[in-house]
Amino acid sequence: MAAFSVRARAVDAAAAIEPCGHCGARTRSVCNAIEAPDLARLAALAHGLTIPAGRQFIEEGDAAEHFFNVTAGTAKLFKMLPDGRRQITGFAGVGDFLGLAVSATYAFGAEAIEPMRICRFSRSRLKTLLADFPALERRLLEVAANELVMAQEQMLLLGRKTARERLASFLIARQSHGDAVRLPMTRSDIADYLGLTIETVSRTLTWLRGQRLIEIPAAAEIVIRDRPALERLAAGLR
Amino acid sequence: MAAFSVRARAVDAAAAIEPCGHCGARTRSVCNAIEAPDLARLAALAHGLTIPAGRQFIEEGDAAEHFFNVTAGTAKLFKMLPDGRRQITGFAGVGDFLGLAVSATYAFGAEAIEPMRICRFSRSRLKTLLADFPALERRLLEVAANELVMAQEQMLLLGRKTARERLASFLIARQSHGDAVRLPMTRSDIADYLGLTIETVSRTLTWLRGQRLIEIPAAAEIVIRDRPALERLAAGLR
DNA sequence: CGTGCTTTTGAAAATCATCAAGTATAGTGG
DNA sequence: CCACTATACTTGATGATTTTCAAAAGCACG
Repeated sequence: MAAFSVRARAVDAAAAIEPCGHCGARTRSVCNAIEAPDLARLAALAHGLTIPAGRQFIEEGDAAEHFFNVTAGTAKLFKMLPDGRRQITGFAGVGDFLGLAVSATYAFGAEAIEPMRICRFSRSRLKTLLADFPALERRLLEVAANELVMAQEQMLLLGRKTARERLASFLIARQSHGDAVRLPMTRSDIADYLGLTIETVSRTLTWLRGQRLIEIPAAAEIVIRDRPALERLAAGLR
Repeated sequence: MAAFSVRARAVDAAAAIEPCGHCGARTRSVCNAIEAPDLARLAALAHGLTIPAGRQFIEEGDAAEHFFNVTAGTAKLFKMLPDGRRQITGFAGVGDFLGLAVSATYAFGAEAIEPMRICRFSRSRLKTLLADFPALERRLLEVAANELVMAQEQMLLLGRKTARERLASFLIARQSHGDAVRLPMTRSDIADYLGLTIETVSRTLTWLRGQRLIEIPAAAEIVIRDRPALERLAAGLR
C-alpha cells in the first residue's frame, strides 16, 4: 500500500516537465477541454512520469492522492481477491484518465504492461482547477459516463457470454486500424479481463483460428480474417 | 423501441406536479445539490410520473431524451443479447439517477419491479440547468464516479466469484437496516444480476440456510443470521 | 545454446447449466 | 371465503462448458 508514493518518487528524477502544448495525447485526452492560453496553468499542475513495464503505480486501497492521464503506453486496471484471484476491469491507453474515484482511496490497482508516460495531477490542486474550468468538469462527466457504458457492456460479457463470444468481443473491441490486433498484454491478463483461465483463452483462440475467423502470426498479434463472423459471434448470434 | 415515448405519455395524465421542496427523495438524490431558493426552477423542468410494476420505461437503443430520478419504488436496469440472455447491470432505488449516458441512445433498458414514482427531466433542458448550476454538475460527477466503483466491484463478482460468494455479496450489499433483507426482485432478476440461473440462486440460498448464515421466512425476505461469516464468504476467504 | 517464462495442448474433475417435476404462493372469480 | 389457476420457487437428475492439473512446445534473453 505505502509502496505507491515511494515508487512514484523513484521515477520523479526521470520526469521531464512536458509542456501540455506539445503533449501528443492532448487531443485525445480530457485536457482537450482546456484552451491553449490556459495550458500553462495546466502544465504547472502536471507532473510527467515515466513508468517501466511491470510496475504497479496505483495500489488498490491506497490514499487517492493523484489523478493520472496516460500519454504513452498501456496500463491494466484490476481488483483482487485475498486468495489471488484477479479481475482486470479495463486497460488504459493513450489519452485515458485514471483515478476518478471520489472516495479517499483507489478502488483498483494499476500496473504498466508496456513502458508508460503518465501525467500526474494532485487531487487537491486539480479541485481548484475544476472550479476554474467548468469545461474540464463537463469533460470528466462525459468520460465517466462513457466508462459507465463500457462497464455495463463488460458486465453483459462477464455474466452472460460464452468463452467464444468473450474472445470475439475482445478482439473486435481492440481492433483499431487495419486487420491486425496488437495484444500488449499476456494471456493471463486477457483471461483475467474476460473472466476465464489462460488455458481457455488459448484454446478458444485456437478454435477461432480453426474456424478461419482469425490468424495468429505471433502470440501478441492477431489478424482478423472474418470480421462479420466475429461480430455475429460477439453479439451472441448462434 | 419507439414504444417508450408513447408509454411515458400514457401515464402523464396520472402525473401530479410534485414540488421538489416536498420530495421525499430530495435529500438522497442529485437534487440535494440545489438550494431551496432554486428548487422552483428545478420543479419547473421536472415531470412527475407514476409507473406500475412490470412496465419498461427505458428501452435499450431508444433515443435518450430524458433523465430520470427515482422518488419511490425500484427499477431493474439491464442489457439483452438477441437470443434472450439478459444481464441486469443494477437496481435503481429511491434517490437514484438514471440516464447519464452521453450517447444519443440509452445503453440499457429499465423496468419497474415495484410501483414507482419517477421525476423526469428533458435532456436538452437539463443541459441549460447544468450550465446554471455547476454544483449539480459536480454532484453528477460524484454519482457517476460512485457508479463506476460499483460497476468495477460487480465485474470482480461476475468474473471471479463463485455462486456462493456472489449470493453472499448480494445479500450483504442489499442489507440496509436490521438483519432483514427485502428482495423486491424475482429469483430470475437475481440470477440475471449475478450471472447465474434461477436454479443456482435457489440452491445456493438453500445452502446458505443450511450453513445457518441466513433464514428464509419468505421468498422475498431473507434474514441475515451470521453477517461476519457472510462477509468472509463475500470477500472470497475460504 | 541453455534457462526461464509464456503459450499451447491433453486428460480429468468440478461447478454450474439444463431438463424435468413437484411444491408453494398469489391473484381471480365463483 | 374458498377453490382454481397461473406464476414463482424449490428440488432432483443429468449434462456440458470451463477449470484444474499436468506436461510439452515456443520464445526471449543472457
